[in-house]
Amino acid sequence: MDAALELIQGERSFSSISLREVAKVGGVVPAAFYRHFSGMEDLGLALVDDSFRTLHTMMREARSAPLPPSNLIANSVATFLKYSQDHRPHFEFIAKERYSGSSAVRLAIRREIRLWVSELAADLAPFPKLKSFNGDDLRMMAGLVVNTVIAATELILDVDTKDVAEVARIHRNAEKQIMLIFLGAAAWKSQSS
Amino acid sequence: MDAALELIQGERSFSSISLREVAKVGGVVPAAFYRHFSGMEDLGLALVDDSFRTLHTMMREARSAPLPPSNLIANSVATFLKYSQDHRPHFEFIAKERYSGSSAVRLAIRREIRLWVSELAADLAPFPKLKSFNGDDLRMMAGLVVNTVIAATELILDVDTKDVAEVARIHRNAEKQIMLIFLGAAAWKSQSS
DNA sequence: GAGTAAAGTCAACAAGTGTTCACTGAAAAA
DNA sequence: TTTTTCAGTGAACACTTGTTGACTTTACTC
Repeated sequence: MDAALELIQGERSFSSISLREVAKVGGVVPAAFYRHFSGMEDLGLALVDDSFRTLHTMMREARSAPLPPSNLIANSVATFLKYSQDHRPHFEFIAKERYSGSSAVRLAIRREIRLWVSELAADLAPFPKLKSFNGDDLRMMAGLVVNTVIAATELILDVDTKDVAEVARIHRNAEKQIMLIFLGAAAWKSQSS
Repeated sequence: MDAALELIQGERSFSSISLREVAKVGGVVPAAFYRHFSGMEDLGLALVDDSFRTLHTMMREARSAPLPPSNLIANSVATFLKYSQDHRPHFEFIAKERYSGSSAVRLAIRREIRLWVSELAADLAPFPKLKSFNGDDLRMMAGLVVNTVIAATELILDVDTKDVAEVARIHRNAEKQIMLIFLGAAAWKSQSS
């Protein structure tokens, strides 16, 4: 699995790497690959699991060490983007395979993202300003936030790590976008609460 | 180019199709491919151009036949999603290669999306409620809208065309998200106007 | 320490890969 | 009408691809 993630870094995408390449980087003969996975798709699904485990670990940590309510948005965005840079391979894999992988992998990712959205919606529900939201609308808003964060992540992953100025620009932009969303949420009225 | 788009439909992604496959579907011997493109990357860049030409055509049409101001958002979203379904191959190509293609293709797509964001920002500028926005913030907001629309498009492309209920769900969700964004925009204050 | 299960090796397979070369036929320009 | 350009052909090249079967080595259990 590490070998696959290593091959993904930079130019290549998972769908374009071969079983033999993975085996070679893993320091193993191609036939040995089959002792662990039934084929590349199987490996892909394992990587989806692994990557989202990383994400859920992050969210669990975030909940157990709550941020100060002041600048909560800015701090959350910063925490997330930092985390995605520290676990670059996993996030790069998700970003690349979200739309272009095999349908099995794609659907697995989509399912996990839906879960993530629900999780975030549940975290958001207690906020006073979001009292008037029904479940659907809460997920709608959470989906917007998740989309925004993912988009920013994907942009950052493509920037040279040394280019701190560009990273900061993307960072600030995402922060503003999420603030805009919360501003909109404060003015929102759900149809049926 | 049509052959490549055809091969992309469904499971495969551009990075995983071969020059020989494209040639075969195009009804031509592999060597003939080189009379038109220097290699697959060259073809990819040509497809980026072609796909965004489609998009700009849509936006030009939209401007020349303006929608009624009432339900403007709902109508715009509907127009866009309809268009993306009618020109499915182009939009599917962009969705798939946005994050997983070669860096040349990826950068070309990103450049075009930035252009699109600027274009939308310019279209948005005259709105009374957006008076207080400076250029950067206008692009920030336009970026949010574009992201949301793209995300919805990508979701729809993965749904069976027959499944109208699911398409409608995605559609309604995107509509709400964009309304939320505009609600937030109405309450936004730029730092320096 | 013997026996078993997991992980790895080697060799072979048919098929597919990008790219090149010298060549042919048709259309366009001179 | 001759010449030049353009698009397409067929064959060959050296490789890489996924997958298999029969063996060997390593690690763990009784």
